[in-house]
Amino acid sequence: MSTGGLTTTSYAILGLLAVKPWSSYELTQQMDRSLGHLWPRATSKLYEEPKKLVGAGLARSVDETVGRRPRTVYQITPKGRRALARWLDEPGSGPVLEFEGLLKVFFSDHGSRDAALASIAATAEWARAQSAISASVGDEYEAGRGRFPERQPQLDLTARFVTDFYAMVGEWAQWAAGVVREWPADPSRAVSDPEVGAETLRRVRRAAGHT
Amino acid sequence: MSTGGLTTTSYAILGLLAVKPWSSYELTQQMDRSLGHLWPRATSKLYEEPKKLVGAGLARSVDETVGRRPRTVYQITPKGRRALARWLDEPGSGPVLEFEGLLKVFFSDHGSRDAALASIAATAEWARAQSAISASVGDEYEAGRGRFPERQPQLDLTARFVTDFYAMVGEWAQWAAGVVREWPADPSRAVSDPEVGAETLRRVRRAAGHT
DNA sequence: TTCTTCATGTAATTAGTTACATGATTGA
DNA sequence: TCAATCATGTAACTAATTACATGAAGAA
Repeated sequence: MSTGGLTTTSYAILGLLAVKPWSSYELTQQMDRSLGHLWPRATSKLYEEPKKLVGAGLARSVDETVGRRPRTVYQITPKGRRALARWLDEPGSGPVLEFEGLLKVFFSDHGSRDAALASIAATAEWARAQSAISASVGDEYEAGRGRFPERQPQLDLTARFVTDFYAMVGEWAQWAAGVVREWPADPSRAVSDPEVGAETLRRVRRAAGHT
Repeated sequence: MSTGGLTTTSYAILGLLAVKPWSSYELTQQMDRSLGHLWPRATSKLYEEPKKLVGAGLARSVDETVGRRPRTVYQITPKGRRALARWLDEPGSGPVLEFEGLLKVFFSDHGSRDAALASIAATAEWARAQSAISASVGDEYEAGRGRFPERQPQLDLTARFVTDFYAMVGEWAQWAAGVVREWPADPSRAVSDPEVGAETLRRVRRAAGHT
């Protein structure tokens, strides 16, 4: 979804600038801490995108020096705040998921059971690691050392989403590992337990049952 | 993750060709039915990527006609099967999530409460719609009209992941809507309930608690 | 017969990543 | 003083999307 040359990534950066002014390097750190969990982007974008915002009049750049070293700090303009509010007024699009590890499970009948187990184990470890990162950020907030206490209501909502997501991934991986361990060495010879599909169908019907 | 000019998308197509030969158009339909839930790609990729596979000797193209109309069907080669098996032997990478709707909630203190509610409502509707699509595919399988019964064990695992994901998104949206409805019209004046953060922290600690 | 949808592609553009470069600061 | 890593960027490349084009089949 883009409007007038600005992409969602542009608005993600603009939103951060609405919180406070940042240098590009500080933005990369914020990416690691929070934004990257819902809108991951390469470091170089964080140097490139603020310039586009400046070009559009939505931000200003201020050259500073730290020690004898130059750096550029970006801050939002009033026009930028208006543009951000307009962007927020349109509902955002739904989650987009790309999951290579699951793709390998999906095609696991063309490989070995051990390969499938390895992919699932990697997923489990990924979920655990992400949860650990979230937990350490959460610990800081619990200890009152959170960066932006005035934004706590917004953080509450987003943190709950990402932690629930990581938990769900981890639980799936535990379950899937148990299933695949019972497969024969050649997964194309595996037999499906009808109860699995039945339970999945119950769950999805419940989720589709509206409101 | 790529190897020798082939991308994950290349292998995703190659995996489908390992199941049976397809034309590009048939691949687009399969994208809608299954693969697109975990590895979404634009239609044009499905016309472009098989040609790369042919160029690499991993697939062959067969020109057919339907009525008086030409079409190209792609099928995997033995070399393609070996390449697929090698790819499957490496664990895949973890899920990558991009979620613009959540981004707007994250920055909702710079907009209106109603805008935040609209974004959350759109997310709830998205989750319901995705679940409904999954349910209808599930119904077909339950009725024994599933396309590839021999791949049921693999479908069991992937279907469970995506349906649980949609359910989790829907439950989050329901919960978040309830929270935001209690906010004042200006979300920057909202007050955080400490219990929310505490509960999130409990959940994430449980998920991080290893194995 | 006309309109719509199905089906098959190609071309142009772009958003994003990977790789590279380099000076400053800090600690051993 | 040497190495590591912190910090700040640029350049080259590419994977992917969007937009376009077009003929065939089926419905009204």
